[in-house]
Amino acid sequence: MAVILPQAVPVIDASTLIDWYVRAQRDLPWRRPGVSAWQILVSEFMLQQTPVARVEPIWLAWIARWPTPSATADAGAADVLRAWGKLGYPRRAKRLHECATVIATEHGDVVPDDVDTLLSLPGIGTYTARAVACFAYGKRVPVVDTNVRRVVARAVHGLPDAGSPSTRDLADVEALLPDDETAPQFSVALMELGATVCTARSPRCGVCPLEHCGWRARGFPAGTAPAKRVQKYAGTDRQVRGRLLDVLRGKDSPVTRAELDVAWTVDTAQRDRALDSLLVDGLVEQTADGRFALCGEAD
DNA sequence: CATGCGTGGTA
DNA sequence: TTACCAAGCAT
Repeated sequence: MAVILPQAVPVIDASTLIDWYVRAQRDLPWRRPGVSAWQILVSEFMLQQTPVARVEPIWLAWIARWPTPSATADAGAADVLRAWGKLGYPRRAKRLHECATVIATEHGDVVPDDVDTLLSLPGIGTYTARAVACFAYGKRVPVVDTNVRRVVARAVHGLPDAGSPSTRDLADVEALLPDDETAPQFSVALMELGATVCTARSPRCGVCPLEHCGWRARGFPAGTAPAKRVQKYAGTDRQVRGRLLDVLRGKDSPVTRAELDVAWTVDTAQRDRALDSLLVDGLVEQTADGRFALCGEAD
């Protein structure tokens, strides 16, 4: 029995949430004053599917070394992949490098401030485009990540967890967004609430600042959703790719096929497939004499 | 729209 | 220990 009511009053009160955020926010380096739009963009790339604690040290070193898009673009792709280290999903590093190049060459070294232009850049999708427009430029646009979707699912819809991402998510958050210049702080607060209180595993409802929560009002019904299959890692092509790339990150000159082969001996067909996919992705390249290196090693 | 893509911390 | 999870994107 879905209850359809016009939402004259947002379920989540903006000033209540913002007051909580001012008090409870984590001191994250990319939120500090003086951080540029590019540096915020870099943090968003790194935070795509990677926990804050692992991003922090890499981000600090990264922006000290390459503070602007052009500085990043001028770096070699191989060094960028090395600096990315073991953050995971190294295609993000390649796309960040490409993104820096486009911004440096086509946008005068200035990060675009509108969602549509941001969306056209490599590695930037619906979340990151909005996060940059909002957090770097103060634009009043809904910012919807997995944390926000979970908080909205619970507080607004009374569900235990978010469903599949849909275009509906944007409208939900748009309806909650304050009309004034506090919108960006509302968005970062909503994300922070999902990241630190309204968490996926064991939400800390005892310290939640929200006055109304649909999920709580309904007595915290359990999820009936047949949870999405959890991703395997051990023994997958992803693990093999990681091993191969780890070998190459540790070398500053091309390595022989034999040196790569020892990184994965369990299944040689799988190893060959992984190496081929790295070549296809442009993360690894083959030299004229048949050896292998991180892409752009010679540049 | 489902799937592939890294890595390491925590329960 | 296994299983789950962490500010998504591209195809």
